[in-house]
Amino acid sequence: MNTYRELLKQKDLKATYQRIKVLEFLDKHRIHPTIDEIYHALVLDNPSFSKTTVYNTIEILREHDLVETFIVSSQGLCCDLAQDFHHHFYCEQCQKIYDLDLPCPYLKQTHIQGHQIKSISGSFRGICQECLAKSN
Amino acid sequence: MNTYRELLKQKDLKATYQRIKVLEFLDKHRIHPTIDEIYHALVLDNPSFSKTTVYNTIEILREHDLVETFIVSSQGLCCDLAQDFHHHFYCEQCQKIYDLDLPCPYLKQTHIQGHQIKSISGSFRGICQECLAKSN
DNA sequence: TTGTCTGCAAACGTTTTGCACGACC
DNA sequence: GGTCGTGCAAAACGTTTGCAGACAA
Repeated sequence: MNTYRELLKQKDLKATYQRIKVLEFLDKHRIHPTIDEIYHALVLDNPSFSKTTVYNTIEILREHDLVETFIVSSQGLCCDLAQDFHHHFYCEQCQKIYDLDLPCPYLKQTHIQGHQIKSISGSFRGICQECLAKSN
Repeated sequence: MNTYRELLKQKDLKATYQRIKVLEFLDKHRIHPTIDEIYHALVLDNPSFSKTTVYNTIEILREHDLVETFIVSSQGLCCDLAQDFHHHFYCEQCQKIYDLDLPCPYLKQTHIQGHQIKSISGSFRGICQECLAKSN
């Protein structure tokens, strides 16, 4: 709890109950949740929690590099605590998203073919190990 | 025009005026347009062209591997004629999308960390060469 | 002719907006 | 106490659906 409070203060953000709860949820459930999933989890503890606040909070945390977001076509916007670069793998069967620690040859490059690079994203789709095992 | 008709016949798809026009637009304007951009371009020639048809057409062309789609967070769904694997670069300033021909170390791998890979996508964001030049 | 595709209108789900109240510092 | 964040309701937006008529084969 104090960690999340400090994380927010380091970024000069007010440490509101809602922001702390969103950070805590992302930290304790590394499942790349959608806005909706975050909302439904947090509204259980606090019935007045609003989805608008989740949108606002994710946006401000993203602007301050505490959170990263990406879009998965069938899921919509997915949220993740900011961490070292990694690839994503999306299972078309169980729809879970896995982090993949793979080297990326372009991470250190500031420019590619004349363009200035600010961020990189790499993702894979397919059937995950667990689902492959089940279908045998 | 005949090329697009043949392309469709090869996939056992009816060669309708609308499908030919969508294919032609994607072929002649390699700009990774959104559904909306395709619609607004084609409705000029044929005022009864409908956005629903663009959605339907892109979906059926995608299912038959004639078209690929990907999502850019600020643009939504972008469409492209299917072609060899390449990366995408999105310019945050002019919002254009560039194709990048870069090697990908994972293209030939059928499995990664136990997961079966069906498709790969890699994309970059930043400021394009053209915009960099303008701001100097 | 037959089955499929198109185009319209309405429905749907997600995200954004405007604003009054409430909470953090 | 002043400022910023929250939560509600409504609006906006992109996408999907259902269906009657049109078109390709």
